[in-house]
Amino acid sequence: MYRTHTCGELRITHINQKVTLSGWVQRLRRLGGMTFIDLRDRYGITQLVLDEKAPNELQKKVGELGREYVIQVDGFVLERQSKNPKMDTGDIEIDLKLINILSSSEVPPFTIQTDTDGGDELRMKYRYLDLRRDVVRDNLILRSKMAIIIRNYLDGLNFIETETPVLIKSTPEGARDFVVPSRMNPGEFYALPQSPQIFKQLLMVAGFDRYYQIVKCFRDEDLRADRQPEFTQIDCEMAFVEQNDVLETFEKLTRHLFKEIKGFDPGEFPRLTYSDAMDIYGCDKPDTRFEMKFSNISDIAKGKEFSIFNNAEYIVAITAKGAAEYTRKQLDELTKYVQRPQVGAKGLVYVKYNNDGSFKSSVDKFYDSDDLKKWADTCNAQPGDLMLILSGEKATTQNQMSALRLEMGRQLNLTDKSNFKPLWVIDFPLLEWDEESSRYHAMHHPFTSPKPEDIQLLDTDAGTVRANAYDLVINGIEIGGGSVRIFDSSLQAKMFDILGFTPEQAKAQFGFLMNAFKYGAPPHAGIAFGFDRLVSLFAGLDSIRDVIAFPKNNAGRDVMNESPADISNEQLEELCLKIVLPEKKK
RNA sequence: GGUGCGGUAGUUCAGUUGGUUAGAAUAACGGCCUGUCACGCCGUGGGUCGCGGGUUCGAGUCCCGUCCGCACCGCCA
Repeated sequence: MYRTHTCGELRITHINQKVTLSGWVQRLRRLGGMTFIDLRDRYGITQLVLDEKAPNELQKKVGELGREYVIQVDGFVLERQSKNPKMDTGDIEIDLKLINILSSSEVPPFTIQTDTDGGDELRMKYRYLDLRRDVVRDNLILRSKMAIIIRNYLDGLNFIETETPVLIKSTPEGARDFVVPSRMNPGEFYALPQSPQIFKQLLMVAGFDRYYQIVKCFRDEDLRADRQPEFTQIDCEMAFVEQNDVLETFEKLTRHLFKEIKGFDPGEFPRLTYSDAMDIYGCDKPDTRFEMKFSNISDIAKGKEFSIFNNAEYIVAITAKGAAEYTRKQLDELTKYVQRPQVGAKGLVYVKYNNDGSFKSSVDKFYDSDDLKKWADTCNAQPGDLMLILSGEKATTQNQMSALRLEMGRQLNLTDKSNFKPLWVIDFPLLEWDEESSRYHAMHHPFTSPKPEDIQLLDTDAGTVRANAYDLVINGIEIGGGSVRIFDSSLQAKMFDILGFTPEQAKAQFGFLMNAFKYGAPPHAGIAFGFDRLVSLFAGLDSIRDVIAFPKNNAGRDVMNESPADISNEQLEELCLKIVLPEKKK
């Protein structure tokens, strides 16, 4: 028997018991006559002790040990002479009687501690060592717990977890597909699903009524801290429901998770239309932990000699509470921030509303204090506040101001990670005009239902049609999104037409779904949560990599196993594939 | 495809205006130490300054190219 107890469970009540423990050597403290060993497993750390009266053979064995050796020990539980209140097992130690080295270890490339000395790159290359660290392990334990809570909750609501295929058909809409060549069908390819969208809709046609799946999805697009090429969704669909049923069901699930994991109820989630979100925050996934709402000052800021404002389509201000103390240097830094290519503003106008009621601005040449007081009133600015103003083309400026707002939120410490502000963003536009291909794209996906009152606009003014589509946003992170689906084959055909599909193309791509709708499709709607993002949010992390056991790096590579990699000529031949690299890559 | 930051000892980093033999901490190794728990003290070893080229009497430092990592923009229905 390798162990009678784990390294995390022995307490003062176990005194004088003979126990066997197994684990990794966390640390050795040799004090000359006596040696302390911290023995670690996933449950905790237990101190082993050996004094100079121990037999020579045992002393010799302990002398051989190094960090990360795997050992099995026998001994008696003793009450410590000097207890350590910082450790769960700090009242006891094991008086070593027998030690068995199960596995030796080379010196690890970084320390296996909460605060490791290893950098990200090294940790990823030796991910199996990184996963030994309590912080990383705890993230994955949290992930496992959340998955179980979600399964139990949805199971309790009669949802059926159904697996859908991973080898499917490539579709032209949306993200790039990962493709898989078919050996048995030379020259043909499967695609990996970007989401099980069509299959879950077919399950509704099949009468499953309530479906969910915690499922891997794949998108061949560039990575970010919150984007991996393979990621996990909590994918859900319900029949005979309206938008509000879906929102209520999954708001309850989310609140249940908060209660179970975080121990509090965030309350009812506000609902904000896409249009309002853009006007107030310039962003469809606003961080509502802090206000700093947009004020449109286009009307009151024009008409003076300042041509930049006069020529601007849109002039927008935010008010940073208590930031009138910002120094010239800080304001220059902010200007530099908005001028970075990633943000792309030409310049930044500031107005300090000083504590004595006076104003100091970068446009004092053009505006007197009466003008600036009007701005301050429109912006609800008080003495002591700082107004920051951007102008230009509307959509671009909203985007830039949204970036500046988030930066100010960070600078003023308004983005506390233990504060959670969820909201629903609803009434997204159905379509999005794409300049490049000069046609409409589906903003969500082609199966999304227009709002019934907007359907008449499809023929006349399709760009203004709103969809029954919704996102769950928490702290500025898009946690989930979904929509009410089209279940009428003629409306679906019309959508494909608007999206630029010929009837033949639509039939070739989605014929089986259109066919299915001919045999009695129920009204249905659904939602999908980004599980990795939800876990990293709950864990207070910025990157979803930290909640994925074996993540990919920035370039989509697994630096541990060095994938992707070449395949053999035999494999290529069998698949009837030939590699032709572009000139640059050779 | 683009922008920014970074790459120096096993690891995390410092390295001034271009100037003698590239440092610190930590880890490793050896010695001393009976109550440590980030043990302590003494000592030892450890470097292709990512790689290639250039400028210079002289390059870790300046220039060009390139590779790698991270963050972001584009992209992500």
